[in-house]
Amino acid sequence: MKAAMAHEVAEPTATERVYAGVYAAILEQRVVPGMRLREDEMAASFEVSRTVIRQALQRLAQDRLVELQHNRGAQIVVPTRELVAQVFDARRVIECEVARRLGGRLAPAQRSEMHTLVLQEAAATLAGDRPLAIGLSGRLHRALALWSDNRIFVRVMDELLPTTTMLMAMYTSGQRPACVAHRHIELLDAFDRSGPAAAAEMKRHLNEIERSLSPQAAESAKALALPRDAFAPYKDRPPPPSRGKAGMGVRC
Amino acid sequence: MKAAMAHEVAEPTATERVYAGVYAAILEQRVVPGMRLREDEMAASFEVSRTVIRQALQRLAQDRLVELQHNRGAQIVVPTRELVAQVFDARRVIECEVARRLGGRLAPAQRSEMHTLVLQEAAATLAGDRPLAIGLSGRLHRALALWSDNRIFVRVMDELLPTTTMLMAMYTSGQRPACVAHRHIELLDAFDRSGPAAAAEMKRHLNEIERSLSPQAAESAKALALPRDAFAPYKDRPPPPSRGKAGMGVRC
DNA sequence: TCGGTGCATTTTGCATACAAAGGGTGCGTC
DNA sequence: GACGCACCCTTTGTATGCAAAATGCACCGA
Repeated sequence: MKAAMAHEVAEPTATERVYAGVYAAILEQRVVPGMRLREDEMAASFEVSRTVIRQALQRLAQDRLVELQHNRGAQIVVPTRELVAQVFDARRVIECEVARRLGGRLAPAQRSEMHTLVLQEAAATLAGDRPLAIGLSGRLHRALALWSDNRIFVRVMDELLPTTTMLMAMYTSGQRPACVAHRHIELLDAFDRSGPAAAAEMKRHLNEIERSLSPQAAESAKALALPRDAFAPYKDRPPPPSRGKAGMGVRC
Repeated sequence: MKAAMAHEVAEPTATERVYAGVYAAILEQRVVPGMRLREDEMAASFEVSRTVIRQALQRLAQDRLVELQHNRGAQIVVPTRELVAQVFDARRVIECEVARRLGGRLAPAQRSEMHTLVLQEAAATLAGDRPLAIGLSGRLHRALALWSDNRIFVRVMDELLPTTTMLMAMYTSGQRPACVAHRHIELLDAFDRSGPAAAAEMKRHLNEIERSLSPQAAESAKALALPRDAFAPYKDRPPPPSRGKAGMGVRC
């Protein structure tokens, strides 16, 4: 009964720590697309057995953050503009439908939760915490899927959001901040109106995010080796270095 | 270079055999929704280690064919009308969009492959091989997603089809055959016309399948024990008993 | 210099083991 | 007869080991 509300706060399993570590490394650009992830190196870095590494890689591959090539190991997914196009295409199909169903029908509690998330995201953006802002943005879109009363949509979003998050982190390498928070406010407004209005605004919103990504920032190095310190924070440095996480001077 | 075309024909891994074995057991109704799957029992049945069983259960849970409850093991998913509704709702959203994009635009090769699949499915239905017919039907729908040129749609279909397959097997327990093959021919016609026509026909088609499922056949036993011979074919009986697979007198 | 061969590295699949956690059951008590 | 507690069973998370397969590379010969 202690797991009733704890959910995540308890002690994460080693597998989760590795997953989160790699995820964070991607978001914070400590690893590069195409970089190879060797099992024993990671096992050494995280100080766990290869069993754990393999499970984590499996989950990462499931979320399409790394790619598993048979007998050739894992490497960070190298995003293509094609991937961006397809992900956002699919998200438009799903999320516009969700918006159409939800627009003008939000329960007060839902509306206020949406509002809270938008505010938190805006705050995170102002504070310059890009990973947090991106994460909150994802939670908002996921919450909408949840309220659509079709768990399949939630599943699809759960699959698409990690990739989207990765794309946003990779394609806007420090230069362009995540200036989409205030657009979420417009989204909130549209959801107060009607289904079609919400759908239209959702489409515009997704288009905007997509446009903010792809153009430049072509594929990086193809098969880089893993820098010795990519996951080092988990081995020898107690306080992880804030390499590019905060302090990027993000201001919208 | 031998793996170029082999793909699946080689020697399947033990994990795959277990996955396929459970999948087949579900399709052939040798296991009942809600039935518990205990690791060591399965390990004994399949004559593999629990490692393999766990991996297979993981994959089955990923495909939502079994449900993993923490510290309480795995059990066959017990389908609800709610699940049916949500799966087909989502499929309508996705597949109607796919149809809209593809209608009137099929390449000749695609059209002919579609035609072949429809014919094969009809043949399987006439032959009374329900599992095969259901599988071919799934392949058709998957092919359409593939041709939509968005791999995300394929991923979603890959997630939804196992569940759909399970539902079709479970909810039509012997009484009602899969009389939807000829409807696929109508689908083929619609795809020759236009996007909207294909989308409309797809919607009608999915509605038809959905309607053919849910009503009766409520949830079965809640937590049945695993019959000692559920997976026995893989242990002591060389030819698996054709219990309900063929010979159901399926004729449309 | 080019092409082929063989070795070393790495991953993969599988087995086994074991401590910890949690649920379920049965027993004892009231 | 009902309630509560303790024990047992199962699962879970993790580590370790090992053989087989495949890759990639280096070396060698033409």
